Amino acid sequence: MTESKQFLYPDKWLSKASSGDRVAYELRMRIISGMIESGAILSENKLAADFEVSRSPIREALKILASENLIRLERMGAVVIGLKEKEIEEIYDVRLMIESFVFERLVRMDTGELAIELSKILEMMKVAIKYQDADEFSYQDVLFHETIIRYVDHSYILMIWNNLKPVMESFILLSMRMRFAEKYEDFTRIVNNHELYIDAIKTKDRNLMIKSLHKNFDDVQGKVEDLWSSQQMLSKGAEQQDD
Amino acid sequence: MTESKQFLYPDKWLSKASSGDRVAYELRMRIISGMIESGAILSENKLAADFEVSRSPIREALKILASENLIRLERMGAVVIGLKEKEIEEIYDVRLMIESFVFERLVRMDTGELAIELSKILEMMKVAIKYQDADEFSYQDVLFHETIIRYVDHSYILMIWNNLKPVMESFILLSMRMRFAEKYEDFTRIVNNHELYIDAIKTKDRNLMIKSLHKNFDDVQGKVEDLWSSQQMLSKGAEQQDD
DNA sequence: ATTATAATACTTGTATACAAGTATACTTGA
DNA sequence: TCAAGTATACTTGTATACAAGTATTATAAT
Repeated sequence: MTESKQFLYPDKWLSKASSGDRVAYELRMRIISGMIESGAILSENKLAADFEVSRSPIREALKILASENLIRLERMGAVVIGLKEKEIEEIYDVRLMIESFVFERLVRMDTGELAIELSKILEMMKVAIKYQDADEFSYQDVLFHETIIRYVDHSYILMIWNNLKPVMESFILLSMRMRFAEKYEDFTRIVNNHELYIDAIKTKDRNLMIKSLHKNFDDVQGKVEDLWSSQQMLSKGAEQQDD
Repeated sequence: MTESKQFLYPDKWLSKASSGDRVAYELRMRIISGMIESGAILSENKLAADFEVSRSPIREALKILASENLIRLERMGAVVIGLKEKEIEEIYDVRLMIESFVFERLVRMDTGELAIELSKILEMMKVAIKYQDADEFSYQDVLFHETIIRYVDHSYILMIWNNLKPVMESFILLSMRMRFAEKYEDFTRIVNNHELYIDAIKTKDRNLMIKSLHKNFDDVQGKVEDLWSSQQMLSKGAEQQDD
């Protein structure tokens, strides 16, 4: 309990973030990791005391999390919804939906520059694997998909992505940290899959893209299980197991 | 100029809205209508003075509008993006995308109750037409599509809808007001099209649904033109035309 | 013991105050 | 007339204060 003030979200990613954003990032991680269990009720005043800030940034953070479907703002207190299996499947539904949409645009564009950019990011990912830097790997993984989405220059698709991204990012972060510790061999598969994606974009092969997306999704099934064990680790640490 | 304090958004829809929400609704209408031109810079202090509230609800409103892509929060001031042709097409891309997704779910569900509910809403729309109530018609029109989306119970699809809805609603409101005044005959076509949509859901006919969606989109092309004339009416009222 | 009423301790939403930083405008120097 | 530096008036982000409303708890009466 002496270490309970540690933050789950990487400090260095918050260099120029406002106090409200920091709280949102950290709360998001705690909710998705299961450290704050779904059903819990968050009070603005208590959070303000915990994070040692005023209610203004807390309110800001809660509004953000509500728009991401992680909490529900009610008359009295914010109810934690959290990420259960259903929600994770739904997020991947949406990812599949928007990335398919994006691909349809890509096949009508010159994707040369994009392929180069993606190759660069993939190299970064490989380096992150080599040095077992889970956070950096996650960052590049998210960036990979964001780069594809940004390339088609569609402000409302980007809007959806912006809403989804923080949850995705937190989820991937937690999942990757777990896998670096326990399932190191997974990463060759992930890299291969991203290479497949780049090939699909280069050759504008719709079927290959779909295949790659589905592989990515299958990969996620694993992520989900990892996250559950992560959640159990975090929340059941000091509890009884005999219910 | 004596009437400049009039609000564009229907009062009665704001019965239990907070001050911040009211400002967001009203600002949204002013931006979409073109009353506030794109490129304009909004200052929190000025807005607070204009709306006669403090900065707290203004900040809240600006955050909402930024998440809807109507403004861009920058270092100094919020820059109005607005709805130009590109944005409207993009919104309809997304609508097409999510309604297609929803339909794929619907074909695997019992849609009996939904069809009844939609028929009810359609009757309401007819009454609204009969009494030339543009606002009520718009409300039911938006409700029609929201009802379909809610029926599949997908929280992240609903999240996208929730982000899109206010902009859609404002856009439809403005467009319908214009058309009630000038293109009354349009409404039989709109009603027919919604009947087509209900049929598609009843018979689970994918092609019919697509057809109806596209008709709806064609309808919107008209709406766009209407909106432009509306914007010109509002913004060029006291200006010179010779630039 | 149970119900009704009253007091208290919460809750949210809004207003206001203040600090730190940035652009604008003005003054001063050449 | 133009450049450089300073002063002023803005900006945002955060803290704090306050009002109105709601749940909870305690007290009192039957």
